[in-house]
Amino acid sequence: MVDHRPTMNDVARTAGVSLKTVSRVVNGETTVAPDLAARVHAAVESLDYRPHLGASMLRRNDRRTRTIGVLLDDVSHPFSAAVHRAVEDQARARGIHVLTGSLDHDPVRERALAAAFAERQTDGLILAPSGADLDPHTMPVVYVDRVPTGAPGDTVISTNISGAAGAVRHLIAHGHHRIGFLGGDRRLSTARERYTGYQRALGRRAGPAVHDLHDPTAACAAAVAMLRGPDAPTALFTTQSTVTIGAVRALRRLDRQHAVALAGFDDFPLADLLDPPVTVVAQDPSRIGETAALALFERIDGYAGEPREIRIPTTLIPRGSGEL
Amino acid sequence: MVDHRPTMNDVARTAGVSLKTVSRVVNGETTVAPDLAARVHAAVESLDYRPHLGASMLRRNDRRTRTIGVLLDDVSHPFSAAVHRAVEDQARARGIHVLTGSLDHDPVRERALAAAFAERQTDGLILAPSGADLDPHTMPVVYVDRVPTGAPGDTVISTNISGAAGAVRHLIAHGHHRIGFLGGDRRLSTARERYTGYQRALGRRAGPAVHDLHDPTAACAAAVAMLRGPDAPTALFTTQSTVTIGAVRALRRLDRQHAVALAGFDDFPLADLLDPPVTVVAQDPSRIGETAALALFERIDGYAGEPREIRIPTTLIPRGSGEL
DNA sequence: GTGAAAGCGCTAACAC
DNA sequence: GTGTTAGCGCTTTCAC
Repeated sequence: MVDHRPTMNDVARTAGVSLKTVSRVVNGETTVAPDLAARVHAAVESLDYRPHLGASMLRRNDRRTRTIGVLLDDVSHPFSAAVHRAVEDQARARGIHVLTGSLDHDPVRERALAAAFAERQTDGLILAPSGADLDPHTMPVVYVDRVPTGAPGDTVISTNISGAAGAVRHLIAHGHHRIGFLGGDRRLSTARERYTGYQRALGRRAGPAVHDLHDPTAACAAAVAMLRGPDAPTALFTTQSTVTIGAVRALRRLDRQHAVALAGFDDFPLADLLDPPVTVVAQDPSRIGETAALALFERIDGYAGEPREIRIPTTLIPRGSGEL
Repeated sequence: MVDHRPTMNDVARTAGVSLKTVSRVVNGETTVAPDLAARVHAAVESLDYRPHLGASMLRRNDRRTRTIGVLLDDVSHPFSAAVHRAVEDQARARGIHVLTGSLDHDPVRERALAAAFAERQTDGLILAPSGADLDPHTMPVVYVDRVPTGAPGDTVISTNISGAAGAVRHLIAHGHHRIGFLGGDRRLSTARERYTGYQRALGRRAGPAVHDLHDPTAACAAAVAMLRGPDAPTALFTTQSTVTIGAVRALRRLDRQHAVALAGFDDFPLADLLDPPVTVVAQDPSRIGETAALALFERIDGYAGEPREIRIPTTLIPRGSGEL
């Protein structure tokens, strides 16, 4: 009997074999006599022995922790949460575990968490880059949702330009000429790319634009101001779900929800139950997470090709608000 | 120069001091002469040395990894995601990191992930128990959202009975006598407790009830059947947001959304933008996560009192659907 | 097939 | 103040 957490040594003593034999059995090596293996298994059982992954990885040749880090904007935001879940599912399929962190677009936190994960010897990192220049990373990294600045690497990201252009063309096809733009943080490549798509679809007829909106409240205020202004647009294009929801609230407040068309980038739960149901360009966060995880595992397994940029297609979902 | 990841030994050699001096500097001990400390810092800088947390924790007396595990139903579900985020915020404040996993109500996965986290020497675990009997855990555990069976421990959970009873009394106060019940998985304590609250408010006048609904589709079908049945209820009470959303869809499909009242347990995004806006009993997932994290840290720090059951209050939010 | 000895990167205990 | 030695729990190497 031992009073501390049992070690391999305790198991060896109980089973009456050498430490190394226990190691062989625990690691599933087949070169152990059946009777010895049985005694080891019995001892493991009776002592409730659990291997110490940290100690094993310290000595092991491959030095893998079978743990990856996932750093996203905010694990409670639907988009990040869906990416997280998809990564987790792919990781589970390979017996890999996931350390998480929310960055809230803070480059300082990004650096601190990436460093902390490195000290924990994670095998790799999936990262939604904050927008500031990145330190070079000491482990394989795959970026999601945004193009990183200053540190090239595999990047998995939506077809922002064509998706945004498609939504705006959809509004144009329904007779709109003056289409207002409500966008997010221009320091991030997503907001910039979606604005490019908007401009590309409209050419020189691009309407009023407000940028750098972060939350529904600010977006609502901006939309109200735009709709009350001179040359008010007859349709709105929004670049992220928080802004879209703010625009929905603005249209309600002005009671113009059936008069002004709306198309938003990024789908959100219950968009189809609103009145009118909201037309969106849906991203595929699950596929983004899954693809990023698979790319990361390839890198961890030694793939050393050039950085890849993988674009995940978006889908226009006409629901009503964009067809007014 | 070294070609592998630099170790303390490399730093010591570069700085011309002993290994132990480097250890002291890296760990912030103040008993080092300033000039030696400066040389060590310079060497750390130039080699880009990063301490190896696994090795340090192996030898250290306190044997803390400063990592906890968080096992929830589904990290992409809004409730779980909000709990996760709140736990993460409390953990960050203490320099602790978070390993996550989604259980999908699967006891097998719960056991496997808890065991894997134990091998990784997490300092503690926050767990939404799957409902099956739990193995005794080898580390401090705090349960969230549900009362565990077979393994007592600190539990942080909403005031399910009084919250549900309050919502049903609210419907009664608005003139409803026949109130239908649509509930979730009865193997879980949450669903049972909310049904108890429903019964308590109605006494022997309890109306038709359907249990074990898992998703909006099933809930929608059950609601349609109930509203088309004999003695159709004039109001519905639902016990979780997935079921509430199913009921909303059912009322829409029958075009009865302004005729049949609805109150749901658990708030959800955009509930206030639906028509009519949905009256709910809001839980406080952030506070649940925060409270659970603090309780876990107390346990990790050695608190050994009796298991505690901490109830987090719910709030009735009348928005329209419950006041018809 | 099995075991003894060495050592992964680091910290504890104790000397100087 | 600083360095030396031992050893955390495990896997490697290499002898038997």
